[in-house]
Amino acid sequence: MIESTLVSVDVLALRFDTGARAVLLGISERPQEPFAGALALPGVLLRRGERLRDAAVRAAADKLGVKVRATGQLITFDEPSRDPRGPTLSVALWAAVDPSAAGRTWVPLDDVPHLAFDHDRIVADCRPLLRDRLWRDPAFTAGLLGTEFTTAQALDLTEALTGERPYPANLGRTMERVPGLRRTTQHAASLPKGGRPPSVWRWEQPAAQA
Amino acid sequence: MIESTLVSVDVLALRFDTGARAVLLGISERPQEPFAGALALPGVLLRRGERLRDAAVRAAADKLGVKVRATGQLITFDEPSRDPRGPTLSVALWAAVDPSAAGRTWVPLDDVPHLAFDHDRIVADCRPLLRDRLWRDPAFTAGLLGTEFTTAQALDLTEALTGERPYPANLGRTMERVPGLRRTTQHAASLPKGGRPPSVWRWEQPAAQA
DNA sequence: ACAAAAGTGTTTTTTATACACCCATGG
DNA sequence: CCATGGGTGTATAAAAAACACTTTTGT
Repeated sequence: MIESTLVSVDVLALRFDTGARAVLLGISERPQEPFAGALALPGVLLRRGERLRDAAVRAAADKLGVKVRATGQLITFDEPSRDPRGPTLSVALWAAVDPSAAGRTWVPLDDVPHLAFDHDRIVADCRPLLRDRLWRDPAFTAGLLGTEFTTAQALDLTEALTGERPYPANLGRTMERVPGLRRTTQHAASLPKGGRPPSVWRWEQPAAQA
Repeated sequence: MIESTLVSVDVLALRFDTGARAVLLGISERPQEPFAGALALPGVLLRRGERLRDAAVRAAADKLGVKVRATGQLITFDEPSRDPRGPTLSVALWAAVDPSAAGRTWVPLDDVPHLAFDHDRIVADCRPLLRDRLWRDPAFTAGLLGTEFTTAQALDLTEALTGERPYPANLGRTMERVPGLRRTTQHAASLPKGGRPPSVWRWEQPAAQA
């Protein structure tokens, strides 16, 4: 079976920074050739019998030192020349990671520096897919926001992913249509500048994977 | 690199039968173990350096004896036990094939018999994705309908994929919004029972791959 | 002339977006 | 009591679906 192509899993590790109101992408410096010292998406070679999700979790742990909350498939890249070591399939997965972990290098999703391999292309091709998953894919959305979040955070996340800040009223209606999501009677403490305290939303179950 | 997983490409080969007004799925009897004699999706092991599309074309040619018009990615299946020979990733692709070729076994997409491996699951999981591609993915739509087709065929194909027959008027407006698709001034000969002859539609360019 | 099927124009329904105004908090 | 921002209700716009009626063919 020496003639088969190798498979790598490359991860778009995402973290929602509530303070900066931005979605951050986790990247890491490559420790060895090829592209030693260059920045790249965290990726690992898929082990025999390993599931894609497990490989993504492993990549995030090894290369970023973070714990993954949820993952999902994006696209598979198959240009034979994408890895100088030889033909390697790359299955791109998104991974929502815990925002508490400090981790290594995090960059705004809309301002990613040049990356090794064909990772610039991977990020570019996957960017619109991530945007489409917000509010439509509960695992994705819950992974970024956590099990409990405020309307203010939802507004910020939506603006970060779509580029437009929705009207609070309309977003509230959108969220009420998301299966598994419930508005609670709680209210968060409001921001330093004052303003009405936003209500808290919560996911009912752990929200199944996509 | 002995510890890497193998990759197979499994193809949902689709053919639009204008006579039967149905979308047919190409399946083939497995010539050897495992599942010798059982029906399965045409699939091949991905060769080193081979592109997914090329592997899909090869699978369709080898197992079905048909020529492929267009292909596209669907999902990747990664259950380690899906192939009794050992862990094998399966990348599912759709392929639109020329309807003229007689080929081997063709079954209605909505009445697929039990298949080997996890191919029942692949068909079930991919079915809604195919439905979503109609009129949205020009390569997919053009692949099924050919470069020139009538409104009547468009109605039939839509009914076959979505389960509902649209109003001719509304489908016409939908088609006018599809990039690259133009209504010609030609009219096809009408059906035996009479009725107004439908107009002919044509794709401008060969319609790029998705 | 009649039945069948496509096409044109219009109405109705649904959904998404925008807005006006009220509410709750910090300064 | 004013600034700040979330929330409720409603208006407007855009998109989708449904319908009435005309056109073009075969019998």
